[in-house]
Amino acid sequence: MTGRFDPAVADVRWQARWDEARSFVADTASPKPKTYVLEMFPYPSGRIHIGHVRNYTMGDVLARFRRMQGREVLHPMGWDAFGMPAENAAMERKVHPGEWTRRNISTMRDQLKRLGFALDWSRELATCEPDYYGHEQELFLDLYEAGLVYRKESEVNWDPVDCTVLANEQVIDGKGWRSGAPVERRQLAQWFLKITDFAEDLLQGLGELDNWPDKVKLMQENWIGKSRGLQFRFRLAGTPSGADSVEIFTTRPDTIFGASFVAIAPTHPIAEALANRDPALAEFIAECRKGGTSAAEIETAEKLGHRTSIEAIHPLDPNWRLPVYIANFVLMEYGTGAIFGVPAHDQRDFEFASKYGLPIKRVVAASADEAGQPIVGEAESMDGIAVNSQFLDGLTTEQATAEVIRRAEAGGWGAGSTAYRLRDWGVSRQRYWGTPIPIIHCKACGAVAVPRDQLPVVLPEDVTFDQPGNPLDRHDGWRKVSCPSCGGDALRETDTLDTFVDSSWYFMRFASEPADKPFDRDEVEQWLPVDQYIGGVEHAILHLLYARFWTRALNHLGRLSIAEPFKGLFTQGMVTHETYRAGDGSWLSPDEVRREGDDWIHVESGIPVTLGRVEKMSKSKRNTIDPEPIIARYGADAVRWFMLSDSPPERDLEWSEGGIEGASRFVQRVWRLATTDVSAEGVDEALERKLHKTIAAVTEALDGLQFNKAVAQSYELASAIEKARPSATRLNAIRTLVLLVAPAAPHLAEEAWAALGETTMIVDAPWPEFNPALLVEDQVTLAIQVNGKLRDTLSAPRGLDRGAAEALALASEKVQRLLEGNAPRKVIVVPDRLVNIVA
RNA sequence: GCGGACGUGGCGGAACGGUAGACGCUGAGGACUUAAAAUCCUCUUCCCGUAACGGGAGUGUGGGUUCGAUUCCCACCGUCCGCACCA
Repeated sequence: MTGRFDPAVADVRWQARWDEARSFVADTASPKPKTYVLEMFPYPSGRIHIGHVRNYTMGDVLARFRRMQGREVLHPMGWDAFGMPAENAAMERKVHPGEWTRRNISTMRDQLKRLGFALDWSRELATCEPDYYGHEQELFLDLYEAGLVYRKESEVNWDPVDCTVLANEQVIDGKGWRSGAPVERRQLAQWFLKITDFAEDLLQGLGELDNWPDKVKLMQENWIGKSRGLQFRFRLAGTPSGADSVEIFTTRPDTIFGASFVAIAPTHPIAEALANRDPALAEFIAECRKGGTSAAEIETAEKLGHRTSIEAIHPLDPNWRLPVYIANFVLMEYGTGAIFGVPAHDQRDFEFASKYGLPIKRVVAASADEAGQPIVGEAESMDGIAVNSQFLDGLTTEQATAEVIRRAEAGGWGAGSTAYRLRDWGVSRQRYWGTPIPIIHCKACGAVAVPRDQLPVVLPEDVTFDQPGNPLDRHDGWRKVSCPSCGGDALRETDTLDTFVDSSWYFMRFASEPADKPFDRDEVEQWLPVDQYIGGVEHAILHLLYARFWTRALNHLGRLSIAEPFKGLFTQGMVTHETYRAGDGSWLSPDEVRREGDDWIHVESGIPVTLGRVEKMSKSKRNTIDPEPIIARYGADAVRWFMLSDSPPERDLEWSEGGIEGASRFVQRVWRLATTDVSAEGVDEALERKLHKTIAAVTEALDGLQFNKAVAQSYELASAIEKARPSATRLNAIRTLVLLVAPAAPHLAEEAWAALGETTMIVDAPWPEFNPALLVEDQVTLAIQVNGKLRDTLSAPRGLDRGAAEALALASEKVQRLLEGNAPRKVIVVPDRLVNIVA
């Protein structure tokens, strides 16, 4: 057999064969050990992009590799199909979000199939279909009944022109993205999940996730943000009514004698109560509410405060009164929504005190003699020795902290406590294209859960997007229902669930998909936890934390025995590309430019183009590559192979024409080897060793997801085979090479396998074993160093003893020359590796 | 500001504390061919040298530990990422 490998024919042929054989359908009843390989499922945005190709190729190689190793593999695919872009498309193109989404799914499914991924399509799911989200509603009600769901007022971004709620990403420079109107903050009753109940568990659980990147664990740890401190009360004087004390949380109780004011969040109940009697304060609070809810906006605001008429009594000195301010930089969501300000040792407090002329008193110093040093320019926030602090003087920060907590607890005015930065998860979205929240609001009975026999609450399809706002709010046929509890008139909840809820349990549904319930516990536990989860690092916090929470919540309800959903996590790098700019600064796409020598020119005009830096592919920089024409030209295997080559998988991969050409060349090279070998007798011992070393190296590389190393090893073996003389060994090496590349280049491998005379498919072939005895050489190369510098290399039999190695090295002509007749001072011998002569 | 990662040829990148630059890309030269494509071979870190199976330098910078450091430690410089009025 001769000629080139033709992917156009082979890709289709083998994809059909795998389909017929149901090769990738996972069997839960299989006696084989099970492996669950999962890539983060895609949002059906329209077309597959190159980042998807890289992500799914990595998972696919692992899935095929494990399968060849004799494991029963679950490798499913589905669609994270709810979300805002579908509604945007609906408004812009007058197409229903469902139609737009389902069409995208169909396109993208075809594109994925074109790449020959070993996916179990029988388990495909889309979160926008009632047979998925209906079960999600059931799980939501489970959490609701367990007290893990509650409703409270919360702020949203409100577009006053479009009369609609905006997500943070829809707020640009403080203005609505569509209307351009300045965004306001509005209070709205919304549903929350009590993720904070699990803050400690989620934090502790990170410790068991050995196969997660440290980076991601650290990000989650910071996000949960545990800090230890003191929670205590300031008694208040001069309050008009009600509250006679305010709760404070501090991580620095040791600085309590440095307090010069108390500051309360504008949304704190005390602030609101005071505002009722103080119009100036009410105005100040209203001022604080302007602008969006995004972090960037809150961050840039100037620190402002409003002095109230009340005073706080220092807990350690009844005669000491502190002024109480309402301040915009204090957050109701963290701690208790109130702080005491220590200007000397906190930069924010320092700025605030400087602005309002409050005392700045040093209570921490590097040593006791520096108690009198003034604080100049900025706050000193480091630890040290307590000074000017009565009974704390001389104690370290740590000791002083413990002492204040001890006194607070003894005196009954406070206690050591823990605060978390993590907040409860707001899941209400004022949008149509999401999972309906299965709640009915009745004037008489309040919020009532939809009875389970009425699930799923199906999203109505007959809606229009010609007006702003959520179309569910004006769909009376759907919205108006009778109360399940009293039978009176009631309204459905028209908010839908955050799409992160959809992605918090899809991996369970993949493992088990009964029609009558979300999942079967035993089936799920056959597969979960996911052995290897692969996706972008952009999901390091939210998605992964929510999925971990959801799993723990179900565990808490007794619906699952596992606590962590993802045993192994891998975050892959992005695919990048060069950028190009025309003279006027506008971005040019790769197909608009051409290379001429070292320069780039605009194809159409011939004008030189500036080569920009290599960046993440993005529409705005116009440096994207559509995978489809590339696959059509080079075939699935070359594209897959390139996705694994060159860069380590956790780092960015630069897309280049040269890279895909190189991959394509290798595919043809393997094909040539498999189709042109002449059978011959005899053993080629050197090739045999090389072969077994390669099997060992590729196996280890794939186990560690080091695909680039597996690729390099495959190249080396191919070169060694090409150089070897015909022999039985060579024929076997070719056959093994085909097995080794099969996970990455499966179509080529099947075609080559058949060409080698095999009658079964390579997907069902076992992974090659290596003989450990062949990994060690009889002859080794000894590095000969003089004073740590390489001076010679000598071939020697393996296992040479130290004395013999030393003698060999000293006999070297070069060593003799460098020693100039002197005896070496010392000789270091590393057996079978090197001899270092210290002259 | 806090936290983290990274820094190696023209480029992407390899190197259990032990021969730095595997493998790929690019480039140069050659073979095959009427020619081209494809393929194959040789060379490709830098400097000195006609060349050597010569010498020297070299893994961001400066120190340290070690017989020996790309690898471990300290400081600095740079790049990237994450987080942040968090009390």
